[in-house]
Amino acid sequence: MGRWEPDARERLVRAALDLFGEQGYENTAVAQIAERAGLTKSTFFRHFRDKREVLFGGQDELAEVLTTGIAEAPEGAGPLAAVGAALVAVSAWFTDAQRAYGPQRQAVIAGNDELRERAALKMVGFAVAMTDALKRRGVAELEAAVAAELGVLAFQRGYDAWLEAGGDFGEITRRTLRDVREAASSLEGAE
Amino acid sequence: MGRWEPDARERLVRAALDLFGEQGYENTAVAQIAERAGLTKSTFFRHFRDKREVLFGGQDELAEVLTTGIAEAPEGAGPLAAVGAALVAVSAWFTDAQRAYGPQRQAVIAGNDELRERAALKMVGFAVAMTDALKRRGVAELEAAVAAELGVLAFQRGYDAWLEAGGDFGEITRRTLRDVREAASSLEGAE
DNA sequence: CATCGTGATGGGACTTGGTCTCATCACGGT
DNA sequence: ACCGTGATGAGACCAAGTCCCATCACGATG
Repeated sequence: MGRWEPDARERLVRAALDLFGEQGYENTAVAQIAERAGLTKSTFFRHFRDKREVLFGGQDELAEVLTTGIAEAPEGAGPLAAVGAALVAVSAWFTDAQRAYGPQRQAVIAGNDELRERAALKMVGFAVAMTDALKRRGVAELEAAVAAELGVLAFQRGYDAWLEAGGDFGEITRRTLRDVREAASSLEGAE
Repeated sequence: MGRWEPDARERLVRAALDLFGEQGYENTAVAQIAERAGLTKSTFFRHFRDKREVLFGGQDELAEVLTTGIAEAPEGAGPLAAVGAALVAVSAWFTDAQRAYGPQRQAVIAGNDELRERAALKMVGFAVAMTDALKRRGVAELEAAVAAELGVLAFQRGYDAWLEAGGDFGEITRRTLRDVREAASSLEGAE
């Protein structure tokens, strides 16, 4: 029973999200998540490296999409334009289904240190991925790092705005990236 | 015996650093660290929230120093100048003793995922602290976030350079912050 | 139709991080 | 000599995460 039913991974994610919402992240044991999904602890850890990762599934693929998005940006595009292209390329990943669970997910993450820590690591991962991709385009290292960091900032703000209001993720992040760029240039003047 | 000898916390840090270097972070149990320090597991967890934290001691105070450094920057100073002042204010923290253990510490952190995760969280903590401090100075939120992020970038690069070459931490980060700012402004032109 | 290989699962032993509680000891002050 | 305080020791306890092996469903093959 339960065995061989499809979408084990997805079932685990839903069970985890529900339980975290009901009792909080810390009061939920992995065995409990697995049980609600009709599986066992062993199987849980076969699908996710650790308990935290169940909330960050697919985020590693996302880094790859960012990488190829930058690599395939038009030749003449500057670093920030390439970052913008990557943010647009990633918008296919953010479906309505994603958006439905977004707020619940965000609330759980915000309420727990371990999870905020994992989120921070993911963002660093994005920044590193974009930095490397930019360097492979011939961008100097420091410029690449700065552009990537601003890109992550735009990504985060865009994601929040997208959760709030919906719409096209690419279009939204294009706006937030422009805002970030303007904020950066206003800093120069203030010196 | 062992009991009531001074500097328990420091002894734990040294024991941990040594053992991590000898056997790696993952192959070292907390009980073993405590034993080498002449203490017990209980005492270890009284001094550090978890096993990772033994490598990040005092980093929370550092965030506070950054905060006050920004708050006490000259009135007319722009956001980036305030960040620069904070980086200088923090240089008292980086003594030669700190620098002696720096490379060993960095190597251990680089070789383990959990530790890189914790390091990422600390950097986010710095960014948040500086962002908040800048907002309290009347800087708009987005400008504050961008300035803080650039400040963290400069901090990281400055720290690496300081470990490598030594010298005055404040002076070094002042240079890296200038480089970061120039890189940012060169991005504008490339659009 | 029987067999076999493969891949996903179940199950349980085991280590270790981390929490909690209570007893114990050193020190300073009275 | 007594007492209060604060840091430590000791051990029970829970859950995360690892490991190993048995088990089962499915598709391919003969």
